[in-house]
Amino acid sequence: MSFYITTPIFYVNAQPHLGHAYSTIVADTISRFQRLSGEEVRFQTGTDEHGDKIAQAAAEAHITPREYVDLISAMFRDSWPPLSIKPDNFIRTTDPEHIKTVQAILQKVYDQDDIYFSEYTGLYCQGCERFLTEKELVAGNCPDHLKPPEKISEQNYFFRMSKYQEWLIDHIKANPEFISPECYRNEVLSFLSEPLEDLCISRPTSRLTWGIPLPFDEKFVTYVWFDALINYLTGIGYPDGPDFDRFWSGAEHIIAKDILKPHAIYWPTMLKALDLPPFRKLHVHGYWNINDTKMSKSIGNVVRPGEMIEQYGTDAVRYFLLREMSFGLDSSYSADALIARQNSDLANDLGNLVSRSLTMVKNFAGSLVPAPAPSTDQDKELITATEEMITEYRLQMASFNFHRALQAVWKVIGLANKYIVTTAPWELAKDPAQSDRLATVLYHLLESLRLITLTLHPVMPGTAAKMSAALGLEGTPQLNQDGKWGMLQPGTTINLCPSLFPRLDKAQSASTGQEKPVKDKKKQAAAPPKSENEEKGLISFEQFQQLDLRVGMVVAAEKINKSDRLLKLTINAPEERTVVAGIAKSYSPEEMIGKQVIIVANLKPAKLMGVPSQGMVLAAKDGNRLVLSALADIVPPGCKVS
RNA sequence: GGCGAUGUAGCUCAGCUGGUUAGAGCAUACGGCUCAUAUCCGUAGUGUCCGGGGUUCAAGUCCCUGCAUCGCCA
Repeated sequence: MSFYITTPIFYVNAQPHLGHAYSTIVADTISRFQRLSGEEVRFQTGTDEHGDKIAQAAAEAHITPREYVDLISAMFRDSWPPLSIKPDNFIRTTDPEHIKTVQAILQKVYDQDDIYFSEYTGLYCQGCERFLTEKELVAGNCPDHLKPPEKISEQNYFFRMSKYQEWLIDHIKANPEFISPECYRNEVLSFLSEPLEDLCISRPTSRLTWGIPLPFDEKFVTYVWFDALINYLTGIGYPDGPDFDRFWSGAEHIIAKDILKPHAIYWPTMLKALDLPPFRKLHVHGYWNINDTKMSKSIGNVVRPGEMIEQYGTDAVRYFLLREMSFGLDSSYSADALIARQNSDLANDLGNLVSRSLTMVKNFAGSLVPAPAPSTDQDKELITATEEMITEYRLQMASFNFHRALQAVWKVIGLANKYIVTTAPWELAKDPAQSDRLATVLYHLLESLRLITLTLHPVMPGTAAKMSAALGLEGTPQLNQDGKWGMLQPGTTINLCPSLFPRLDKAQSASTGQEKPVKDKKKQAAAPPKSENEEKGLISFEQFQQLDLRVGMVVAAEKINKSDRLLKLTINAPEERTVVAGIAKSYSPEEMIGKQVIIVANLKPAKLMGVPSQGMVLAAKDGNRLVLSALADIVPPGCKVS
């Protein structure tokens, strides 16, 4: 059986954040788990790149929509490898193949009369990119954008979604696992208990040009869902790609709860209209709150995957996200919670277990897997528990209950630690008559460690690889073959491995969210109060205002001949200017392209190595390393920094 | 306003179709070990199971009602 897992394609109007990372980590974990279980897997993610908002954002940045989406799409693509996420395909809705297929599908559905032309009058909000109902208005204004919507009358194309409503209700009722967790299935059924309206699928080109043209009417482009959802098909070669049928029969989608309706209602009816079988399952997860507060740009508490990795490491982040959230429910991220997991689960329980076990094998068994004598009752308890762990793990992983799967693994990690204390190998080692018993104990310990390692591959690939290397395991692990007790070969050489996880200090490490300012305040408070010298080294606000600090986007970069330090950058701010920056030792020209940096725009022009420079790029200096100043979100080039 | 979910130890949660003294992890206190990342093991707790009614021999578990929080819909 094949397995095709997808994340949503992410809309390129914002940079990747924790929520995107979570969906994608789940998809990566499940794809690794399915591969570990011997399934053929295809894992796809990507970006959704059409629409008003994109066209506007590009205009504000004084670049073309194409340049804009290239830029943000690349940010998504580049976010995943550092998280050990390996998709098989990264699809973009601006890919020519995708566009071609979307048009073919539109034509087909139109030809069979499931798309019709009709007029619609309503209150349209530019900010929302949609029509609002009277009841949604607050004092005549859009509740989100606080502006009155325009009353417009528009002709558009509609998809006969209502035609497939009864079929969809029957399908959901007949397939309890079609939408999970159950609360979302109920939500969908509840919504379907009312008559469904047909779905508006177009926008006139007078209002929106950044979209896929309708093949049967060039005055319109397709709107959102008939473009975006179809990525799941185009990504595996619909209609006549050789692998399409095989993968489509195993299609499972992962989404966050905000896009439940399009995936649970629009998408199956679209597939029905195309005469394709529905996807197999839809897995819906909740939101990550930040320190118990909704994550939002306006609050300014958006967590970036890159920051998390930098502070805690890839595997700790993956473990935390999968262990902390019950799939489907909302959960809360905080530095304290992550550090608590890192210290107790990863460093104390797992890391220390690995460390003490390997050290004992080195000291008491010459770094070789010893040959065991028959198991005692005490040993058998460990064996049984470990076998139960594998069963439970498979069950829970397959049903997306990652936190429970990990609980099951940690139960055995706890038992192994206890086993060490009760068998006390260091005592056995003192008595030559006990050498058989010592060998048996160490074997049981290593064997349970091997099975623990096996389960960790999908969740913490790096850690599992280190543990495998330490245990002298080779080849591609397979749950079916390797998931049994007694596979570890006596005589195998064991290697010590460096500490898997450091212990973190809560007070010191917290630098996300609101905690950093607190730290800074403390520093300030601790500094001795300055008196008369206070004036020294301080500048007035007026002096500060003389600086023209701006956001610039790097559009081109190249090395300067004969200099190992200087890069010649072409920066859009928003006018194009050349800036020479001494960052070549820390940044390559390639990685500079597309970056947003803060520049001093009114610096007196100067020539460096013969190249005229108009301004300078701000960067932090850490020894020899330079780290560029960055912004927490994409803004139009030329924005003033103050 | 309609529908639905949730409310259990300081914190995060588990408790399936009602049945012995209500559980786990973290945090706290005390004791033990020394192979280990000052780690590990053991012991100890504390709970008007949201409030109020009811059904039952028996309810955290079922019913009614109130409160609080959340979600979807209007």
